[in-house]
Formats: sequence, structure tokens, C-alpha cells
Amino acid sequence: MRIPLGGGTDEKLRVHERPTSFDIAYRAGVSQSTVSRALRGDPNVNEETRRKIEAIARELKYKVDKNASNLRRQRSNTIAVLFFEDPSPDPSQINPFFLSMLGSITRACAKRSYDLLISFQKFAQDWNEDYEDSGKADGLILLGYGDYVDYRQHLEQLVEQGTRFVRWGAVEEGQPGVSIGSDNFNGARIATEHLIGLGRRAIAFLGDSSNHAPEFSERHRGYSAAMQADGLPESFQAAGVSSEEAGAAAALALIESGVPFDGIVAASDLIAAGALAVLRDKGFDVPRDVSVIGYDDIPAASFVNPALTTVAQDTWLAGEKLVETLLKMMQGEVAESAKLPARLIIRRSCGAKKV
Amino acid sequence: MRIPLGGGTDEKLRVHERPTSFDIAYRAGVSQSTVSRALRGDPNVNEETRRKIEAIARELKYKVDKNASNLRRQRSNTIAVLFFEDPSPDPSQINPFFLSMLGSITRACAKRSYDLLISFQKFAQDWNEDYEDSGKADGLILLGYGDYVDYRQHLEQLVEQGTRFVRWGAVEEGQPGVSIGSDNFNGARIATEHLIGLGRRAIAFLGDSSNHAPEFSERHRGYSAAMQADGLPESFQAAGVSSEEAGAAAALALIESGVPFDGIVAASDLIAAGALAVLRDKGFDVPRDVSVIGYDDIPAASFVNPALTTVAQDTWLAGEKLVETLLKMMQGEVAESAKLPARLIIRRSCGAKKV
DNA sequence: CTGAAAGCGCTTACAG
DNA sequence: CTGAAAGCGCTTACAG
Repeated sequence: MRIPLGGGTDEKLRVHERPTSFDIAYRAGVSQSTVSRALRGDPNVNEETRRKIEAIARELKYKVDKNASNLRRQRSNTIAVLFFEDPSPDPSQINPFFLSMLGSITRACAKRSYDLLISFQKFAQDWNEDYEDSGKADGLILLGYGDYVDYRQHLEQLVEQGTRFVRWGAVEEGQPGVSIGSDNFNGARIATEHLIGLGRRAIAFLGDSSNHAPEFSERHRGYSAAMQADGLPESFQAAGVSSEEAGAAAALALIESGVPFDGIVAASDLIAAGALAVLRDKGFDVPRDVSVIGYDDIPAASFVNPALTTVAQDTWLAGEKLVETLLKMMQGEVAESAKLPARLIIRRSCGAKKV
Repeated sequence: MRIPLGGGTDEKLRVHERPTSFDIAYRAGVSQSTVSRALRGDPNVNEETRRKIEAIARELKYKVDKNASNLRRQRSNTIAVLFFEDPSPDPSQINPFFLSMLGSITRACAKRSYDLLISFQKFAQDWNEDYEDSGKADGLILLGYGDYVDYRQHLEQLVEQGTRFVRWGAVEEGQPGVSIGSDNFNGARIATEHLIGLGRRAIAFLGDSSNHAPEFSERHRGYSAAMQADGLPESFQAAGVSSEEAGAAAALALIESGVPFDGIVAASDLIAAGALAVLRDKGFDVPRDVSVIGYDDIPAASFVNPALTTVAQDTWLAGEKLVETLLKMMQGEVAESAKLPARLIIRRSCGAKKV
């Protein structure tokens, strides 16, 4: 038999245990069911009774046991974020853009009283395994840049298993599941148009255009569209991954190719930062000789010299949208993929007058 | 009665439900207890039986229900990270140093099969409330720069409530609970000694030295110790919080004070970055006229121009140590506060020869 | 508006 | 080495 907290001589022995709804019930002189109802906000509870129960609960610092509640209700009120990042094995080195996304997702979850479980995932593993399947989370948010060709298989598996998930990334036709992403095409297009508007003509794109990195290839297509609209010649330098090193290598290759250039649109800020360093070393003046634009608006973008003009993805909105969409799916409603508007942040590296 | 998965004509109806240990038991022809034992690695299970059970579990993609398991075992196998950051209301703007810590903590947890719950906490709230008390987490990690005077009350409350927690921050005598932190005193001391070694004599400290920010005041004391050891005059400019703005304001105040200076030790990289920008604007050449050193080694430190010499806190080790210490406490062992060694990262802003 | 009771899916003493 | 049974702390139909 459960001896209610403070209900007898056993009080001292039990003082460090967490109170249960039975303890509250005992003190309030009602049944445990009524305590549960009162605390869950069931309208079928007498106002006075409710107040009494709430007061006692507060006094005893009672908190509903989530494991019991979740088990009974068959849901966890928890969302899991799965991070996967191919090129970075060290989580402390993770792309700052995703870290900022994580902050926004956390806020969006907290607002809705959802808990957030976080995990860095190896590519090889069964993603579903540790989360939805074990009842730890009701839904999954997928975050990261990775090789989409590998990635896609996992997505299909998730869809097949009926997992509720939403991913951040390029939004394209025929993709498995629901995706939320920046409007990469238009983001890169307005960036390129901005450079053209500044009088640049020989603009190179630094990034990847393969189907392994869909957001990068969307950005590349946006760049192409802007160039073609003005009949300008395109120029492309591969930078496989999003890192300073890759950006530096691509910029070096561009310089060594001998192809003239007066503008660079980089597929990411990290790539742009690497390019900036190489340009400086090689005696190019940015923005006088070359205008440079990045993508992501990572915190470091305003620290580099010259400060980097870039395309910002609204992480605040992104987090909100990801969580909102996932919650919709979890409630069985239809949810749709969405592209979020991208916004040009003009700093010094493009050479525009201060706006 | 539970109809086992695939055990009869009901198969189709149940195909999308998660299998339970009863389903496995039915198929394996053993009792549910044996399934539970086999899957938990109980040695008292026949090897052949175990293999059979494991095979079926794999086939059905069975995963132990965490809510049920946690409820029964009265533990959650989960650690919660509570972020609190006073000056930054927007989680997506959170200090990059802590984001990097978060990455390390995640890795350290994953390594030990612990889940990680994350939460950004308002200062005013009852910290314990949502985590340990509701059975969602077995222990807490506290992360953030904040006003220690407010903060301390919360710590005392946590100690009083018997919450298992460990915090990242300044390690000082007489503090409530267990803390893991960088050796701020020695970190700032070696930074200051490095500048002295480069021939700097008029070195100013930019930061806070009040008891509201213990790590900053420890750094200030480290700076003082180094200056005093060489009989050099100290100079101090307040920068209340760790931000570029505060750093810029402090640097401006330093310049306007008319006190000559040829070196700056900043209490954080963000402060240093703000100072760097003001120095450039005001025509100082860094590192020729002024040597600058920051603290934290945030990702942006290598992006600023000139790249920032700084004191690195080993986030990899920090995450490991935090989790390890917390786990110790959770197992009822005695755990002690610890200072982690700080390391000088020499870049261009101090003017040293490339090492 | 309230109570008694069943049951969520496990783990683990207890008995063999 | 294995099974039957109790129980973790809730939520919620059901009956009043």
C-alpha cells in the first residue's frame, strides 16, 4: 500500500521521494482520478476542488511523471532533431548555420511545450531506430548538409516506415517526405543580379552543382538564370563541401585558370570566407577588384574583412516553420513542403554603397 | 487479451503498430519476461534462446519502449542541458562558444548511450521544474554566461532540492554544487605574459571584474597577476557583457581616456572583435600599434582581420568532463569541481612571429 | 462533477 | 535457466 507523503509516521522516510498524484489526492481528500483531471485542465472539475488541488501540488512541488503520462497516452511530447553532417566528424565543429537553426527550433518547441531531444547521427545508421521507434519522440527533424544521394535512401526508408519527419533542405519535385528549405534558386539569383547591377560582368560561381548537394545546385541554377537573363558568360569552380578549405581551393583554381573575373557568388559563407583569404593573399582587393557574395549569413560573415555580403536564410522563421509543419503531420493533417524567402544582406564585400 | 503481431487473422489490422515484448515472446515461444531479460543482456538466459529472441526482435524492428522502461526503472537515461543567457533573448544568437560546447556534450552523451534534452531557460523560472522533477532527466548540465549574483540563488535551490547537476563556469571556493570550468586565471595570465614577452608594457584589460561575472573577474585577476609580476601598471575598461558592442564601447572608452596602451587583453573573443573594429576605425594598426588577445577561440576568431590570438577552452574535453562528472554524481559517487587547462592560440593579432 | 478500475509496456524479485 | 505476477504513475472510458 502506498503510504501518502506526510500522511503518517513515515513522513521523514519519504521526504525526498517525488510526490505522486496519490499524495495530492490524499491531502486534498479526493480521488487520484480527480487530481489527474484537475491538473490536466479537464473542464469537468469543480473550480474549488481544482484550486485546492493546484495549491497542494504547488506546495509539494508535484510534477506529473512524464514517463508514466507518456506511456499511458502513447505519445512523448518530444521532438527529436537528427543532425547529420558528412564532412564534419567533430560535432563541436558543426556548421554554425545549423547551430543557429538548432537555437530557433528549440525556441519553437519550447513555445509549444514540446521537449527537444538532440542527436548527431552517423550516416550509416538506421535513423528511425533510436527515436520514434522507441517512443522517445513523436516526430523527427532532419538537419544537415550531406551527400543527398546517400541521404535519399534514408528518407525513403523513413517514409516507408511511416515516420513523421520533416527535413531542412532543398525543396524539389518528387522528393520523399516533406521538406522546408530556403528558396535557394531565388536567393542566388538576387545575389547574382545584385552583382550585375553593380556593373560586374565576369561573375564566377563557387560551389557544387551535382545532385549530391541539391541546395548548392539550386543556388547554381539561380546564378545561371541571372547570368543568362543578361546574356553574360557563366563560370564555375567546384567546391565539393562547404568549408573554408574548399572555398580557398576553388578560388585558387579560379585564379589559376586564367579566366578573368570581377565577381564571385559562393554557394556558402564558409566557401566565400576561404575565397576571401585567397584573394587577399593573391593581391586582389575586395571589393574594388572583385565583388564577393556568400550564402547563409553565419555569425562569422560580419567578422570577415571585408564584411561579407550574403544571402540570409531566416533561421527564426525556419525553426518555426519546421516545428509547425511537423506538428501538423503529427496531428494527421496534410503538410506541405515550403520554400522560405531568402534575403540579401548587403555588407562591404560586394562593393555596394552602404544602404 | 493482447493479440500477438502476426499471430492470427488480425495481422493486417495491426501491422503498423509497434511490436511489444509480448509479440516477440509469442513468436519465440517463450515468456515475455525472458524476452525482456534476453534483450537487456541478463546472463541468466540460454544463449540459443537469446539469439532466437534477438533475431526476431531485429526482424520486427522491435525497440524497447523507453517510457515503459523508464517508468519501471525510475530513471530516464537522459541528461538535460539548461542554457541560460542573460543578455541574449534570441536563442539563434547564442554565444557561439556555448553552441560548440553543446556539440561536445552531445557527443559525450551519445558515447555513453544517454539522451540529451535541451532547453533554453529564462532566468526567472524554477530550473528544476521541468526536468528532474518530472522524470524527464536524471541530471542537469547548466550552461551560459549570466549574472552570477542571480544565478547563485538558483544553484543553492538546486543543491537544496538534491538535484544532480553540474555547471560550466568559474570554479571558486564555497560555490554551491559542482562546477567545471576553464582555468580562467592561468589562461589570462599566460595571455598577458605572452604580450609582455612581445615587449608590450601598457596592456589594458577589457571586461568585467565584478562578482556578477566570475569567469571574467578570474581572467582579470590572471591579467593582474602577470602585470604585477613585472611591475607593470594595470589599466582596466569595463565591458559589462560579452558582445561586440560592449567590446567596441570599451575600446572607445579606452582610447578616449587618453591612457596610452600598446596591448589589449579582452575577457572574451566577442569583446576583442568589437575592440578590433574600433581600433581599425580609429587608425590603430593591429598588431603593429596594439597587440590584441581574446578568450574562447570562437569560430569567428580565425575570421576576423587580423586573425585573433586567443585563449582556447577545450570544448571537446569540457563536454567530456561535464558529462563524466554528472554521471558520477548520478551514481552517488563524490564528484569534484575541476579546472580545465587553457591554451594560447597564437594568430596574427598579437604580433608574434608565426609559430 | 466524482470515483473505481483497467491498462499503457516494461523490469525484476520470487518461486520453481 | 524460465515463468507468473506485481507494480512503476499516470489517463481515461465507464458508471454513477
